[in-house]
Amino acid sequence: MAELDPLIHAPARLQVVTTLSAVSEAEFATLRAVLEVSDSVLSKHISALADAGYVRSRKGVQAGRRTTWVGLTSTGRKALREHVAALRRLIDVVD
Amino acid sequence: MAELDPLIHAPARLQVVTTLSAVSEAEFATLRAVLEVSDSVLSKHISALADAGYVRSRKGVQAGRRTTWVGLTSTGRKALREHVAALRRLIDVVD
DNA sequence: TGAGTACTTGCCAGACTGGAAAGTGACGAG
DNA sequence: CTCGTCACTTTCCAGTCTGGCAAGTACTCA
Repeated sequence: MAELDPLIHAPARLQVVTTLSAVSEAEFATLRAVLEVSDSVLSKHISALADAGYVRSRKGVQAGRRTTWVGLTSTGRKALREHVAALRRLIDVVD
Repeated sequence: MAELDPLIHAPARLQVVTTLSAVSEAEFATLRAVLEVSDSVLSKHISALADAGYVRSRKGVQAGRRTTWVGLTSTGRKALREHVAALRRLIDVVD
């Protein structure tokens, strides 16, 4: 079996990490809008990824609003690259 | 959210369909060896895919042994292509 | 201090997976 | 024709995962 990282493979989390891969950090609210999930669900995904050391979140204030920024750690980027590589090995035979 | 087909997205089934995409048919035993899962698990995945019309299985005899061949239907190939396209849209931002 | 915002956590129901073991049907042997 | 075996199928079941709602927490601003 390919070494697909189950933590990353779940659709919601795959979307989180690929979204984060393009930027240094994203706002919690932005991710929630991208994923179209409830606060609680996103929060739980983020904390699962944080527990694995794949993301790191940072809280601060922006324009008077409290905001949480989330970014991939280097461990997370590495895990994502490996996951994507495994995925590509699988899907590159298609077409 | 990307339109990832949940039936195809599960790792085991993704592997089944990508394996099948390269050939016209594969033997049950071959798939079981590729996936490294038990008979029952593979059987259940195949029937789930068959229920969706993604694969078709055919039984016959080869060299004295009964064998089940499994192949993607055109519906299955189409679903796989779409799934892979959605996946690529997600992962192509990586790297 | 109080209201409001922005998450976080607890609780829970439903879906999904996987393995073990029992069941089924089609040969092939005798 | 009958029996044993083989190759899956199905059933049963336990563990995990997801998602939503609702309650809780913490920090800001007025």
